[in-house]
Amino acid sequence: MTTTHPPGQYQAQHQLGFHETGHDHIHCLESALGRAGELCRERRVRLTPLRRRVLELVWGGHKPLGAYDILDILKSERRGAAPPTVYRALGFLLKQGLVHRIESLNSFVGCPFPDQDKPHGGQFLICRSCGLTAEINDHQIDQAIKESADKVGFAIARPMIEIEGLCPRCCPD
Amino acid sequence: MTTTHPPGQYQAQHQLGFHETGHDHIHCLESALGRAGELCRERRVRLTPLRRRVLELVWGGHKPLGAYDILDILKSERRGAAPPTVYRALGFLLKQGLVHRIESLNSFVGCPFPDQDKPHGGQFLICRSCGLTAEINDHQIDQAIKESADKVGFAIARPMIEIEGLCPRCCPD
DNA sequence: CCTATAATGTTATATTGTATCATTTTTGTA
DNA sequence: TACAAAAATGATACAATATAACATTATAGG
Repeated sequence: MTTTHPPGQYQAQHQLGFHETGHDHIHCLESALGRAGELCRERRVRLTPLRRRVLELVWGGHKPLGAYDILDILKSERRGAAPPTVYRALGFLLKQGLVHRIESLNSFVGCPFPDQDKPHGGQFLICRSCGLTAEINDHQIDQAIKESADKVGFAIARPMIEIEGLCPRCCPD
Repeated sequence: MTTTHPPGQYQAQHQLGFHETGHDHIHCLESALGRAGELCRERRVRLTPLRRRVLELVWGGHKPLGAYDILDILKSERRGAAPPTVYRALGFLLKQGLVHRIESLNSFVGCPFPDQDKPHGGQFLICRSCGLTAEINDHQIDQAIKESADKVGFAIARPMIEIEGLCPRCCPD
């Protein structure tokens, strides 16, 4: 399915901010899966069918999904799916930077920027009404955090920013 | 114990950044408890012995403490302490802004700035080596986040910043 | 083909957090 | 003081999230 795509074609297809109501999610999803395949091939790691399926489920929408939500779906597809099935796949995907964990929700969401290998926990805008989540990657925020950390002699390893609020669709005007 | 203190004397005794090895923690703790008492009196809410004790435990150090760690201590002090005992006390303290929840650690830490009623999840520098945690309150960071959110039409309700890294004592030079 | 390694299956259990209802304590008021 | 309403706590059960440990299967490389 993805074997005929030339490498690189999946890059830079993300968009910043929130996705619009009618955005082409099928393309969005295939693009993410395709890029994930490329990256794993480059890195000589194995995006197995199970891992790929979990990634696909996480990318089912732009809303964080709980491990047990994923498990419920897997259980209906393969016999013997259990918590470790999901957590191991998620562990792999997290390590490869293909998904992020939203700490404040105990949930997981696909990463639209899997290429950069910066050790960041990510910057997320999370709608408390509809759950829609946007990953931003704001250098100004990074910079402000860096300066603040420097002031007290703190060495940043993993900045994690999760902003709860209302997305444009849920917050009229 | 705190009844003879004139109001206001507990204000502005926090320090920014990380506490030094030999900082006067007894004073630090008493100051926090005293200010908590004042605030609760002003707000006409009840800092009961149980709640006060939980606050004291959370303030036992500048490291986030898990609910079940608190519970273990309570169980050795009062008969019949159970999870709800701790979670209800923590719920009260969180609501009053006297403690914060560190989402990435499922743990709780005392808030050094309980006066400001901004709806913020807090900005934390968390040492991955020793666990020491500093709450910062950087306006530059707030500002950068605000600007970034505005760009995509997102209305911030509760910004949450948890930066994992190494504190000055664990990160030589 | 064979072996070492990686991935997955399977079962059990640990950790974190809530729901629910009974009881006690406190507050406001007559 | 006495009493009713509200708040707080006690007590039991359970839900939700995550990991440990060991067996089995699949894959890569020689």
